[in-house]
Amino acid sequence: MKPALDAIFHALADPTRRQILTMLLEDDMAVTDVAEPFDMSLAAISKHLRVLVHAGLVSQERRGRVTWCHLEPQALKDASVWMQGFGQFEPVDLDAFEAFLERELDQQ
Amino acid sequence: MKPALDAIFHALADPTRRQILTMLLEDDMAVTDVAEPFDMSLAAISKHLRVLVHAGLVSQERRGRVTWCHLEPQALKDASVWMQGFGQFEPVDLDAFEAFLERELDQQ
DNA sequence: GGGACAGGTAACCATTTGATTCAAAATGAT
DNA sequence: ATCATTTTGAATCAAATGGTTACCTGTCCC
Repeated sequence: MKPALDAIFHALADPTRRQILTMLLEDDMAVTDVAEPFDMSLAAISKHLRVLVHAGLVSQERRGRVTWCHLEPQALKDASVWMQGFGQFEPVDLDAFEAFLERELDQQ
Repeated sequence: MKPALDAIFHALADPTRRQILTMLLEDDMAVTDVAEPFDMSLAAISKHLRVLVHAGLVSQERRGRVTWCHLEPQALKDASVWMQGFGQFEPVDLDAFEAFLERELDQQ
């Protein structure tokens, strides 16, 4: 079943979860590696990941002991379409996006 | 101060608040009129509006007894930029947006 | 088999959310 | 001046969030 906008926006409303998504933008990661940069227990990160999986933003695949986390950007499309209906924004401003990521990471 | 992504996404994570935004897309509205279609107390809607104002998505202007609510779509831009960085989605798909609004309104 | 590593689950706690009802404040109308 | 309208605020309550620690289950390696 397709995740609802509720779940997607709720998942995005937390800075820890947004940072996880940003990290997964580069490459797939094991849960332990996702948790490493955070000053937070592994169990807490595991819960955050469950929220992201529930929203369809991340998929997980277990290989051996390791659970690999994979970004699913397609889940953002519904939300993106919904938001863009409210304004005529420029398509994709990559410079602005990079500036955002830097600002977000600086806040850590 | 510019509202944070936290506040914006949190505001969008509730179907009542999203419906309010959709209503304001057509025209400015008084608080009482915003509350009318909902099976919920006026005080509850007032709180939802406060969340939207806090996120910068809605502005309010008091004229006489009536507080008018006005959509501020520009506040979605930051969030939109953030999201679009995760995928190369088509710029603005108005057909998809209308289909969304209909689906959302059908759920009421 | 025994031990280390990866990850999830359970129980718990503090805080926040989302709703309620009732009272209060400000404005407009008569 | 009184009374109705519009909106917010306060007190209250149940449920959800976000974190913790402790335990449990697999899996890999020796």
